[in-house]
Amino acid sequence: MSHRGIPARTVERLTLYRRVLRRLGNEGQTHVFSHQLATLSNTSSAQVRRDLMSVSFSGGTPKHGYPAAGLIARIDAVLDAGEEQKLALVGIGNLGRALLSYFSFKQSKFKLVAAFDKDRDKVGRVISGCRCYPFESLVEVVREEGIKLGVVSVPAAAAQEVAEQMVEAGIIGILNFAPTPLRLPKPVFAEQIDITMTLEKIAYFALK
Amino acid sequence: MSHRGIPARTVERLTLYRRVLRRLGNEGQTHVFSHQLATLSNTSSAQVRRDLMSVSFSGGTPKHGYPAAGLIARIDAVLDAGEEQKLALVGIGNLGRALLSYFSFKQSKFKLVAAFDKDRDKVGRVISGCRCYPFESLVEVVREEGIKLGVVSVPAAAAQEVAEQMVEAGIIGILNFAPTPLRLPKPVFAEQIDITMTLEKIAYFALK
DNA sequence: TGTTGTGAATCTCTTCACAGCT
DNA sequence: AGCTGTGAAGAGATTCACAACA
Repeated sequence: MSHRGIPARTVERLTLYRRVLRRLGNEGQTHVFSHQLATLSNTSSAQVRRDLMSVSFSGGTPKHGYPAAGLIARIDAVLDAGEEQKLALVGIGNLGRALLSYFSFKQSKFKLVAAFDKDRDKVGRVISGCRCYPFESLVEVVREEGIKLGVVSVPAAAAQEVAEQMVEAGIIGILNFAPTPLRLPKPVFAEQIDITMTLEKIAYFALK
Repeated sequence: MSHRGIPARTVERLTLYRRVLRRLGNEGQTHVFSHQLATLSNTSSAQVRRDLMSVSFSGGTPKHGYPAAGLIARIDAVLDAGEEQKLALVGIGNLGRALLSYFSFKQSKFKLVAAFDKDRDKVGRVISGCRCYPFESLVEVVREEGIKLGVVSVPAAAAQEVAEQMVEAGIIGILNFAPTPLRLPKPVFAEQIDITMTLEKIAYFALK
């Protein structure tokens, strides 16, 4: 039932479809065709249908397409929606603060509940509703709160050490903004968001 | 010579290799084996050798591996390094300001030279060395400065309009932080950095 | 021996094409 | 007529495996 083994690319597109479907729902649209969902998600109708197959959804009809609500429910079931997820953030610099603000406004299942920094001036405060602790208390706080996901927004030189501490504390999923690859034990799932690398790619492909 | 047609994944890894190589260079290491570069980049030695093939680099020897400097030079040549690239940013919110700060500190070929926002309170100032203009002057300023790459950090609802204005102004590469896919004419290369989607993916794969 | 450079095999993802349905 | 669901084909990326070499 709970379909593990969905390819990463498909998971990415499913979150996209869900956002599009929610918006369509708000606009009063109850059904959608694969080619519409495709256009709104920058992909092909065949890709949409294939993705829906991979979550075993087959509630579409030639007449009306897919029911938006049913589709959202199926994606929710696969992606464990609803279950609120606590996040720990390490690195309260400009990016860290932007993330704190972003997650305090945005209603989302992800909640930044603890932030950490080595700079004593930054700890003790509450920023965007999130308490800031000294880096040394990372393991303790993360364990107490039962936090499973972490966000790294420290300089590249500190990222590996921070990530290792996170793993030590029981974190099993890491979003890394530092421009350095993390080497971590297999069970930990880490993903990198590398702004400069992405720009480099854009520059390469845009400038012929 | 200037090898267009390199796969996106390879371009990504090449920027990574280059960063690793620069660091090794600074540490006095003059040569590197494919398996070392692989370990430091979270990939396989076969992948490294394959990637180097795709930029026609074959300066490795069984005895010492690859010369770091030569390899960096080849990657630079392929990725058009050195050529400073001006960026326009639209959306001076928390993320926008974090980006302005990031690029003012970071020495890099990418320079944020103009920022735009619809909020009159935010324009006229200079933030992190970057002048802030009203959104209406986007086309004019971008054309005058000859800016080719843009960064979108506005709310999802405004992103499509902003991107279209960018294209109107002659921008051909866009980095989009808004959680909505952009639909743009083919010659424009747009890439999305979607923080929530990435978290969703991490949650899915990390939590069983 | 240990490594590079590379054809071939494998694996993964995407697109095609069409039977079946409404 | 137009769409869904899906097997089959195609394209792309990664890994294997080994000849050539220092």
